[in-house]
Amino acid sequence: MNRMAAIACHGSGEMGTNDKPHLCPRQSTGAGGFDKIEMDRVADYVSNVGEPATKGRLMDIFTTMQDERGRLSQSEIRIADIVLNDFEFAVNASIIELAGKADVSPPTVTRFCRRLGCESFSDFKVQLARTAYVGMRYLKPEPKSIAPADVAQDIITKAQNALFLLHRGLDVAAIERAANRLAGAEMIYAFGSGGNSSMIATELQNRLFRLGLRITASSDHSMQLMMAAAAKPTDVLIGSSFSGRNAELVRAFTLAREAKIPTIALTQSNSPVAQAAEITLPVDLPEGDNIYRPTSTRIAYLAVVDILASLVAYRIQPQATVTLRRIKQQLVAHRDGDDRQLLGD
Amino acid sequence: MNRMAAIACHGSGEMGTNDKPHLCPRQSTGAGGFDKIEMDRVADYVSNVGEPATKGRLMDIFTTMQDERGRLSQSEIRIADIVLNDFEFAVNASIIELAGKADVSPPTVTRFCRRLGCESFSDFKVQLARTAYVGMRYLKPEPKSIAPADVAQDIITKAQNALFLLHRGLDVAAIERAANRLAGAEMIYAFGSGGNSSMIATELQNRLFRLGLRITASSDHSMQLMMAAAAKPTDVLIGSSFSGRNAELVRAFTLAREAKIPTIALTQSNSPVAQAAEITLPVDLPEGDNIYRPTSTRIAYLAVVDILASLVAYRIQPQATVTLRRIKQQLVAHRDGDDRQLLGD
DNA sequence: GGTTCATGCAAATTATTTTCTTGATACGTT
DNA sequence: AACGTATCAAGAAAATAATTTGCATGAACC
Repeated sequence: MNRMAAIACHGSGEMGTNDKPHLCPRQSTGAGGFDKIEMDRVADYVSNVGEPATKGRLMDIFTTMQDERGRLSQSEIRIADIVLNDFEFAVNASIIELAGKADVSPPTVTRFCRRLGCESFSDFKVQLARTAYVGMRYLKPEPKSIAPADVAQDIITKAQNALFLLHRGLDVAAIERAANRLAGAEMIYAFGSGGNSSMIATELQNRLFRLGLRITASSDHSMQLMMAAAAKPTDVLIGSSFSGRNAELVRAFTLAREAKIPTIALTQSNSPVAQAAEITLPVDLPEGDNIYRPTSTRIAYLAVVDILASLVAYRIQPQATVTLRRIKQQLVAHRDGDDRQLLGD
Repeated sequence: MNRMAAIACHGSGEMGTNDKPHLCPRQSTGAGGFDKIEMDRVADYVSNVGEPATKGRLMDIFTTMQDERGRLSQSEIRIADIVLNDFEFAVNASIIELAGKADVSPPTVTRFCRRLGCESFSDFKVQLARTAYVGMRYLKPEPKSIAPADVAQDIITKAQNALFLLHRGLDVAAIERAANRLAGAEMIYAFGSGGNSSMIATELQNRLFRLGLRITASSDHSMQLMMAAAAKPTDVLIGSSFSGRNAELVRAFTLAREAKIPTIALTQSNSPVAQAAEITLPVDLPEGDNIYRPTSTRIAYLAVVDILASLVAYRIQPQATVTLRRIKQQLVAHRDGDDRQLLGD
């Protein structure tokens, strides 16, 4: 049997998602005939066994289930609901137990799994278990109790979940473009205001100056405007706004774009800030996470900064990286300081 | 049925880990007879099926496998190695395929699974898949390639993994004590130097001042010493050091302790800083994570701060919390500002 | 030389999938 | 409107495959 994608819901790399329109809700435009075509696809899939399915898989089982819901039959909806509600049961149950609980026959369960894009029932369970670790928790806005262990678990889970969602919604191409811009900039201005975004701006500075880039961070609206006005087209302006509604940042972006200065935004997609910037690195997390736990959102933003900084590093020193790491390792091993400065990372 | 703990590896809540000493390596002191006892335990487990497994399980399958390695037979080690190395294969393979690859018979695989505390082979696979999402990546220090998608995945995975490991090593009792101290402090001094730890100090200030606590953060060694000298026994000193070897911070802690001022350290356990502080909140991540990716470590520290701040919040306003959240929600809904200030969180 | 233990074989059990069939629903035709 | 046809869901039963158990063997270690 072949190896499958890290992100749940497998599929063959060759086929691409287009071959399974009804399985990939974002692309499906209408209901089509299932059975025979389905079988062919399964056959296709099976014949593609050698192919690693590492790429192209964006959906996890849960999302697929929710998105497919409308297209499932009554029995299948019952199965989906049981799985969704009592995930722990589903992951440990046999097909017979699950079928029993859903009041359907085992074959119906098998068909259900297939419809969701899984090869078999056990494949389904694996996908489920895999996503489950992080995928399904955001349903509960509150921790189970305020006992320390529960609070800790709640926070950790939400943070992991934020990362999971970030990854899923990540616009890799945009990040790549942003990294290219940054790597080629003569000077970088990093803007962000308020505890959250200013931390991101600082972090950007922290990460990028170590790569030898010229960068300054500012959380002061007036300074931001002045800097935007003073910047040149060979510079880059990068700004962060969690809400996407930082009017001052929008102004700075607008000003910069009028002067043909590249602008990059870390923010919610379709927000004013996003629209004002040339390149947007979208970070879209469900509201709940934002409101109650600023940290999980912040962690997602930090991860974006990290990705960005790593890509810039690779762009600046494409070959030297491995050597650089060795040097760093030595450096770190012989230092006792608290701040482990990283040269090329 | 009910939902279960985030941390992988199931087990019944009732039993507690003590009933399976050989499955929880930290407690196992020597090799013992396996088979019969094992069977009893499995039986126990099975009879406890209705029980939620929310607590008591600290180990994930991978750690168990690594820790048990010494006590496995030749064939079993072969199986373990295959699983450890080619986890993707293992998670998708049938028992026959796995047995084939390890050159053993299927029954041996079943026995192997049981020894690891799983009920059956498929239970093992579920545990595997479950932990896999986060648990197994730190073996690869480098991303698969420097293609943006791989870099992103690598970073996200490492961040999730850092959170996973943090959670596993978390000293909940210590955090609780720290939260109590902070909640009752007349004044709090938050210390940390270098890009990483100073961010944590700032973050602590950010989170705690909103709860109405008096707090100041400093990254200046001289100031830290002076503040430590000026503090009173009703105050609290909290400091962060990623390496645990920030000598200045050790000095500040020592000074404070001589004056009977409570001290809290966020740092590596058993480090000089940890030893100098009264309460240590240990953050122990494998070296690899620290050296190459500062962010994943930072994210773990941020999570600790988050947990701490939440616990303090609950301590300060035990009943008012729910109401407070409602107010917040209103506030947030009607604000357009970027910095979503949280009152009671 | 006996005990313990790992391990494979084969049988038994169990789980899963396939095939076949039925019944329901929707659609088009007369 | 009534009928026939196509489509599809879904279960029963059969077939297949996977997993586990019981037992026997042989190696290693007292």
